[in-house]
Amino acid sequence: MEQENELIALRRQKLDALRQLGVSPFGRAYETSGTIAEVRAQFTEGATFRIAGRVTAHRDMGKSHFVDVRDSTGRMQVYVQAKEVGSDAMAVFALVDLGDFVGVEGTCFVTKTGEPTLKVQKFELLAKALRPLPEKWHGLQDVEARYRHRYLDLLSNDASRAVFEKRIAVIREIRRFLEAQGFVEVETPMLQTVAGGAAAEPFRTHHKALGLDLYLRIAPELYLKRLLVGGFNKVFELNRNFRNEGISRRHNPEFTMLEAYWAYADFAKMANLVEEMICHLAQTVCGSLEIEHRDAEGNVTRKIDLSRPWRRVRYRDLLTQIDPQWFDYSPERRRERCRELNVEISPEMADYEVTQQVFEKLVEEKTFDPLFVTHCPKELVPLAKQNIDDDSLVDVYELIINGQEISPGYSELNDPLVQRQRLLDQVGQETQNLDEEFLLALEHGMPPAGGIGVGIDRLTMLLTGAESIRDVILFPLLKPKR
RNA sequence: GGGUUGGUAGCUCAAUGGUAGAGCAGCGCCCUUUUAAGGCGUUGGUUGUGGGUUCGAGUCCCACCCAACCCA
Repeated sequence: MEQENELIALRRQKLDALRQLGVSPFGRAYETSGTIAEVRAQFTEGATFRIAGRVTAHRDMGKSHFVDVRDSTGRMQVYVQAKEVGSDAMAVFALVDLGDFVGVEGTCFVTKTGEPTLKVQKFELLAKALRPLPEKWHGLQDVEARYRHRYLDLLSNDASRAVFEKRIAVIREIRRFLEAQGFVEVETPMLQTVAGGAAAEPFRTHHKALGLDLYLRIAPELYLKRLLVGGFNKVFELNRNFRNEGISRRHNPEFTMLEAYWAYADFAKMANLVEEMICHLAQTVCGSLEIEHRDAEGNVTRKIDLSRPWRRVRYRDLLTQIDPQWFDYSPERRRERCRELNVEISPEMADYEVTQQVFEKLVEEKTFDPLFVTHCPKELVPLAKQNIDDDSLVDVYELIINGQEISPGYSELNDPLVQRQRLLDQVGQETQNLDEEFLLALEHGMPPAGGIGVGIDRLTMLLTGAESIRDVILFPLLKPKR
């Protein structure tokens, strides 16, 4: 057991003292009149209410005490005096610390400074906190502590709590929106024998009873398409993907992804759907299509205008806007241009990767208002349908907002023979990474369909102004300390 | 993986190589309408870990751990 410091030791002594008084310091259910916000809304002088929450401040006036009680909905001041609650209860009250959970019953009155307050008749200790909470004024500032002990961050930093409430609303509204459009939510395997549907390094795991090596999924795509084969017309899945790659401001090893598939639609129709959905989210979650990002001091650092219609520009045209001759150059000349444009490339990059690098640095990272990039080169997206007029292109969009890719959308490839070849090109020699079951399903016939993916963490960053993905994930992955 | 910055009391932060400090929280006393309550007093430290330099290290050097940011 860790060496106890004085503050904790003292609280443990109070625990014993409470038991001596016959009080259970980790009480039981407590019937309230509602949340603190609800009680505040019904506040009428003389009325009696019961509330429960944490003690977050204690102003000791000698014979009378003002205590702030907080729950997730708000704060209520309560007024405790011996003459009202009696000496037995005061003995218990003397052992209450900041951070403890209490339940109080009291009548409404307004103090002379105008604060709605409950004059306490009865109070109960509901749970003792054995450790002190972060300081009331500055909250918890240490970034590492905020991630490691998120509960303390949520308790002491309103801004952090607000971000997660927005995230919860985003997820709820996505479900509401898609269900209203006739999509059904499904669940497909997270443990997969072949990790397909994206180009990423998977996590490996093992099933003991079957003696079977498995992967955590990198995408649900190949299973959702099996459902199109199986006769579902509009499906979506909103859940976790896992990629065994680096961690950065924009990457967490597990992240939340929406994928939706719509039979008989195409990428352009999916673009409309995503446009409509994100506008719906902005309206319901932020109350506006004009998103403002602010720094810690509250100054506006970025404005993003989500008003429709969103720009749709071909990949090729975005590059010729940077250099009109780009596609006329030799591969060597393009590499030279990269150096002139200050775009870093490595020698082993294929030609299309060099172009993509220019796109990422000079288009994607500089685009903040929504932009659908369409008709990308097929090497970039092996699971999409080729363009009817130019088979070097695929019928896809990549939606860029806030300087990052938020959502790809495809006209899904449903030709099993082309699909097999494209997957073979992708996996090279490692044919054990070919999902034969998926190809078998395609051979039974998959309707033409549109599909989308939406990175929920990045979308939440966009809507909350968070600079780091860790600020929109409750418990981001950190190395254990020591 | 490379670079930069950081880690000091429960929390927020100070401290030219020279006695580790403040505010909040805590503890004690005073105060019956306070609200970052106030007043008086007071406790609390293996300065991330391990080495080294030095008469003397929170501070300088080396290694390691953890984090943030940038780059790959």
